[in-house]
Amino acid sequence: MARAAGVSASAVSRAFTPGASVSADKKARILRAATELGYRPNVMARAVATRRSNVVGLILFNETNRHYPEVLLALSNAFSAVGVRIMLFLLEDDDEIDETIDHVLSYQLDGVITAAPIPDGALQQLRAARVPLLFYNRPGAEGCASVSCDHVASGIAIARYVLAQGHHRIGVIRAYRDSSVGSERMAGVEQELARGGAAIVAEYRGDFDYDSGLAAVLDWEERGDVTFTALIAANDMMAIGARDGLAHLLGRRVPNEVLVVGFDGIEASRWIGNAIPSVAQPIEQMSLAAASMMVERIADPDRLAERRLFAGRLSQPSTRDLNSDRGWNPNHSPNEGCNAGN
Amino acid sequence: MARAAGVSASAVSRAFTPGASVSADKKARILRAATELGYRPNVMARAVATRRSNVVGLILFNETNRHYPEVLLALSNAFSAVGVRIMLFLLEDDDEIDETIDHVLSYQLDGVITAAPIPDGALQQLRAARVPLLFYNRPGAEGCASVSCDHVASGIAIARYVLAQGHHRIGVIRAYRDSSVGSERMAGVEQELARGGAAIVAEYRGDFDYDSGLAAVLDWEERGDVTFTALIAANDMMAIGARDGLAHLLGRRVPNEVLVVGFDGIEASRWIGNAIPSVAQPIEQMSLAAASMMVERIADPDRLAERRLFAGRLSQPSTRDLNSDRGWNPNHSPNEGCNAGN
DNA sequence: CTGAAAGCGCTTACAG
DNA sequence: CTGAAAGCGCTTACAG
Repeated sequence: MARAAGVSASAVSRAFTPGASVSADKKARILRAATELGYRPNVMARAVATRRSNVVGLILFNETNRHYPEVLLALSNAFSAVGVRIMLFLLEDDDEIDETIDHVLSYQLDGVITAAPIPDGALQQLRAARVPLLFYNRPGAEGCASVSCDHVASGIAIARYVLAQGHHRIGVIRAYRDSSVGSERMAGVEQELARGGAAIVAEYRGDFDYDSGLAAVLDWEERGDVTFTALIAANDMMAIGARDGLAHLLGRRVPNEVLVVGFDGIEASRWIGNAIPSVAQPIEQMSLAAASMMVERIADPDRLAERRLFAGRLSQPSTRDLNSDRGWNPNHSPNEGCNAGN
Repeated sequence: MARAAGVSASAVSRAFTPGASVSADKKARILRAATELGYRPNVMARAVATRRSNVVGLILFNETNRHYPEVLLALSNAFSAVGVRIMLFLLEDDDEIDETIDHVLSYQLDGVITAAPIPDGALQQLRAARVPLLFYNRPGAEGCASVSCDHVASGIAIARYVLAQGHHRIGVIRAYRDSSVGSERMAGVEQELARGGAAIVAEYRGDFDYDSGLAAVLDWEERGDVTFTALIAANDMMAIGARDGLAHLLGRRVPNEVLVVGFDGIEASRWIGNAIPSVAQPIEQMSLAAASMMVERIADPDRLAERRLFAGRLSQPSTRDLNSDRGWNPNHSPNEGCNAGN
C-alpha cells in the first residue's frame, strides 16, 4: 500500500491515525489510494505493535443467555459504543473456564468481563499478565472490580411486595449451590420475610430453568407441601415453570390462589399468559457501567478495584394481566389488553 | 522468553508448534520455562505472521438471539470444537451491516458466518479480500456457500399437519418484508394449503416477536376476521403471542377451538402453558456443518460454493399438553405431567 | 535438530 | 510534516 501510493509506511500509518501529523494533501492522497485498492489497516498487526487489541473476552454461561438473552445484547451494545469488540466464550459448564482463560491469555485480549466464576489459579495468571478483569453480576474475589445488580436489595423488595399482598405462608425455589446471584436474592428474601413474620413452608433447589420450576411444584405436590399462598423463585424462568405447573398441572388459580413472583424481569415474564411480578435488573445501565469501567482499567491496569451496585426495579404486571389466567375478561376491551405485550 | 530459556526464538516457536522438529529434550526445557514464566505464545502475533487468526466473525441479528437463543450456543460449540474462536457482531438493525463488514475486514478474520443479509458492496469487498463467507439460514447471493434448514419443506410439513387435523379455514402471520426464512416458510405453507383445498382467511405481517402475534390477533378481532380454526405463524414467538391473545384476551380455547402452530421448536414452545406444535430446525447438525464448511473454505478460499439444506423435524406436543390450556386434567397424575417440561 | 535472518503488517521515537 | 530505522511477537525457509 505504501509503495502503491508512493509514500512511506509511516505516512500511511499516520493517515489512519486520528491525531497524527500528516499534511492534509498527503493524507487525502493516501486515503484515496486506500479506497481504490480496498486497503484498510490490519488491526491485528496494529495490536501486536501497540499491545492493544481493542477486543475483550466475554465469558458467559450458556444458561445465562438462554434464560436472560437481554444481557448479551446490552453488553454487546455497550462495548461496541466504546469501540471495543467482543470475543465470545459461551460456557456450558464450569470446567471450561480454565481452558477459556488460556485462550484469553493467548489472544492478546485487552481485558475480560465474566459472568462466570474464575478459579484462583486463573485469577493469578490474569493478574500476572496484567489483563483487567471485570466481574458481571458476581462479587468475584477480593479486590476485584465488578458491576452487579443489588440482588440482596432485590430480594428484600420482592419479599416486601409479597408481604404487602398479605401473604404469610411462602414457598421458595432457590438456585443451585454456588450461584451467587441466587443466594444473594434469597438471602434478601429470607431476611425480609422473617422481619415480616412470614414462614417459608416449602423449599426446592433448582437450576434456573423452566423445568426446575415445574419440578419444584410436582415435588411439593407429591409431599403435600403445596400449602403456601405465595411462591418466590430465584429467577423468572423457574417462576414461570412453577406457575405453569401450578396452573396447568395442579389446577390452581394463579395469582388468585397462589401468587408467583421471580427475578430478572425477562420478556417472557411479561407475556400475558405468564404475567409474573419480578424485579428487573437495569441491564443497560449495568452494561454501560461495565464498558466504561473496562475502558478505564485497560487504560490503567493498576487502578484500584471498584464495585458498582445497581438497584433493581420492581416490575409488576397490571392487575388485568395478573387475573387473565382464566381467559379474557369481558370488562376489558381488546385494545387495553394490547398493552400487556409492550 | 527465548533468552530466558537460553534458546533461539525459532526453538520456542517450534516447541509450541505441534509437528515441528525439536529435540524432545529441548522442547521439554522450553515448555518448563514457559510454565514457570507464565509464558504462552501470542496468538495475534502468530496471526500476523501466518495470516491466519483462527477467529471468525459471526453476524447475527439480536432478534435472532432473543427469540432463538439455541442458535448462538450451537454455533459457538461447533466452532469451538474445531478450534475456532468467535468474534460476535450482534446487530439491531440492517444498517449496521456495512460497518460490521468493515470491522471484519480490519481484523484479519479468517472468515465470516452471517445470519444477516450482506449488501452487494460488502460482498464484493469480502470477495476481493478473499475472506470466506458462509450464510446461515439464508440463501445469500449467487454463488455463495450456505447452510440452512429447508424452510419451504418445513412450511409444507406444518401445513400438512394442520390439514391432517381437518382444518380448512386458516389464519397466517407472515414475517416482515425481506425475511428470507419467513417467506420460504410461508411459500411452503401456501403451496400445501392450496393443494389441500384450504383457504387463508386472515393475514398479518409481523416482526417475529411475541408482540406481533398478539397484535395480529387483536387486529383480526377488530375486523371480525377471527373466523379461522387454525393459525400458522412464521415462527414460534409470534405463534405464542397469538396463542396468548386468543386464549387470554379473546377467551378462545386453544387448541380445541383454534389450533396454533409455529416454526423453530424453541424451548418456550414446549412450555405446558404454550404447547405449540412446531417444526424444529436441526440446529446442532446445521452448526456442525457450518463449522466444517468454514474450515474447508478457510483452507481453500477458491472452493466452489456449496449449499447444504437440512430437513426440519415436526415437534408436536402430546395431546395432554395441547389440552392443558384450561388447567389440570384430573385424569392424569402429576408424574405424567412432569414429562411435559422435559 | 537448530539458529540467524528475513518477513508478517503495523507503530513510534528519532532525526531531519 | 516526513522517511528510515527499530521494534511488536511471532513464523518459516535457509543453511548448517
